[in-house]
Amino acid sequence: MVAPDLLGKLLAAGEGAGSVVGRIVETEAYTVDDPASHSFRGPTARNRVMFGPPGHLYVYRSYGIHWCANVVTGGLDDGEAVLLRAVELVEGVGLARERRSGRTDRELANGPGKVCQALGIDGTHDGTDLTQLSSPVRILDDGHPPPARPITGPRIGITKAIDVPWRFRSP
DNA sequence: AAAGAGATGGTCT
DNA sequence: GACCATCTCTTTT
Repeated sequence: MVAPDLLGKLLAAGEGAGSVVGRIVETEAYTVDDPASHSFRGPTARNRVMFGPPGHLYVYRSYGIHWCANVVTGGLDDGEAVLLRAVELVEGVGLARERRSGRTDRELANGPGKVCQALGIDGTHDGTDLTQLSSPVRILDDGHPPPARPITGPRIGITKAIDVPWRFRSP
């Protein structure tokens, strides 16, 4: 599983009437070789999930205010994850509008902190197994293929290794 | 349209 | 004590 493969997949959170689902349209890859990655200096209490099994959710607090969510993509001890930067909502838009009141629809989940706000993802979801249908947060594959030719570009919001085009977006 | 600054708190040195 | 994988609001072109 590499970063572009997540494009087109569905990210789902919540149960029943409280569920919000979005199609992943922008991701960003992080590895242990990357000075900008939380895993660069090895496992810590915060990033331990990154070194766990793949298919789990790594959630961290950004700037003391926002939550950001990653999918662990490497094998055990690899420390690889993909930041979920943006989704297009396909279900539960009403609830997302309530959580992000005052925003236009396109501003509901077009950023990593906004994705978590719109879907209701927070620190309690750190370590969630995304492959279990019964999990509070999960990744679903509805057959929608990833883009054949994703748009790539430099990563955002970091100051290190910005020359590597490890950011991917659906056209 | 673009640029700047403040909020706010955990994590690591 | 410094540094942020951000967002929003305000100010300036």
